[in-house]
Amino acid sequence: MKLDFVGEKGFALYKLLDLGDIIGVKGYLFRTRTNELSIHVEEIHFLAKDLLPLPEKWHGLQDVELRYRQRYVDLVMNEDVRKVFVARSKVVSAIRRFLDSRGFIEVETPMMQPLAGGAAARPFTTHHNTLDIDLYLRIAPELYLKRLTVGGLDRVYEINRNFRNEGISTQHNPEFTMLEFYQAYADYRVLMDLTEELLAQVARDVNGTTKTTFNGHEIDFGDWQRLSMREAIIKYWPGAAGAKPHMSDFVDAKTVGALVKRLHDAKIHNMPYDPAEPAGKTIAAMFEAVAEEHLIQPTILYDFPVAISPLSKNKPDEPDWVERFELFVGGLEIGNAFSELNDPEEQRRRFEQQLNEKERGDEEAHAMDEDYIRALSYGMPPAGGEGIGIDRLTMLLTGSRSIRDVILFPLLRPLQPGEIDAADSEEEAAPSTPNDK
RNA sequence: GAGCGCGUAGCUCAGUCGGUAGAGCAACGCACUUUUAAUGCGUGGGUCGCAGGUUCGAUUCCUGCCGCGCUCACCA
Repeated sequence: MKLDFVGEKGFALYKLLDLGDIIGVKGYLFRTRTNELSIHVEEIHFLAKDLLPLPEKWHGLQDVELRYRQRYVDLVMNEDVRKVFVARSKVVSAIRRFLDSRGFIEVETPMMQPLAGGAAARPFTTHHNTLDIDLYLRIAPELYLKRLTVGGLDRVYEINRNFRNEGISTQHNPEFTMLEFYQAYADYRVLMDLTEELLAQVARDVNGTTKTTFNGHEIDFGDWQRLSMREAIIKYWPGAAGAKPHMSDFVDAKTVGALVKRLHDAKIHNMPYDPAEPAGKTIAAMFEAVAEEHLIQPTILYDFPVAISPLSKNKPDEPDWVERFELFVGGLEIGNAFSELNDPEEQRRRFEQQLNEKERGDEEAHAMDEDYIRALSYGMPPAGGEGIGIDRLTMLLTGSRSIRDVILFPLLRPLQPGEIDAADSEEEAAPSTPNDK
């Protein structure tokens, strides 16, 4: 920047610039004595003014609340944050590339649904005025995507938002992004192989390697273990609770109850237990209490109890169990898949069981969906379906410990805008009602 | 929803065993025409999250509230 080249006016402008202003320059590139790439400016144009002071350059913006509330400032100041969101974009494009190359087509199904189905979660409710009906923001696209396989769209996927009216944590945001895909004439074994390939490829596309570091652990998306839920309970059974269970301990409520008693007696896990609930529910809770935290390296956890899987196909040789698996990486649950139940009669019985659970007080039990049963009655091909949480996958691939670090605008409680201003003006405008309620 | 922690200048942070606050950077002004976070000199900037209580006096102690974080609960 030299007076001789930009003229009086340009130099005067230059002197008025502040940190954060946006300018355009014309000139040529050169290297300074210290070999720093620079621009020899011959013309300078003023493009935009930064009126609010930016945080200091050296420390950047570190206040987490401000980083989430004013993400634009976070992005300006912190290059690492920009890299995370670039990586997130690569995650999504890599998934699309992978699925597109295998003949899947991307579709869009309703976000507002008259019944919130396809998962077990409390929905958000909204209202359409003209039709005068309540609608739910979807908790999953599942039942609509499977209707498409009835219609002959054999390989479909959707990457979009789900909404669940539940708690917020480092692993939960009320709106989050899910990949769901369905492949006709495949079962959960096929999906296990496909999943391993998909996630290894995504990791390579994003980071150039299948390895990533998360929460102090090196994780290799190219190296998976497969464990059944019962095997996992056995493998991680705590020594304080006595000898490891056998497969025969999982057959009915009586033997499962005995296992729970051993855990409770050992006082090392406070797992919830309701003797009236189906044994399958208890077994799933036992898995969570005993084994889930140990699943750091990529794990396919397969074969789930039918009691917690209303949409999955039974195992042919074990009717109380279904062909279903979940993905655990870094201690996070990042995916859920199963051979889809395509028998309308069995599906009706499953919904009826869910209604019983609802009667027992389970708010998240699945609702009866008559149109879905009708769709199955037209013949749904056997299919495998899977959902993968994009936010959590991105957390793993970017080493982000909080889901808020991979969502551009995570949900925070809004500040009352102008709270102070309003208080001031109220005092001036209406000072006479101190005890008014 | 529960427990714990945090909230001081635009940012990053000190500090006050209770006597209304400081630094660095940023901003502004002047000088310098150059450095790769940080040139020099000077100046301005804070109802110490909000509201009560105790006290002669509260940013500091106590209570409540608000916001955020962590853990737990909840979360197929």
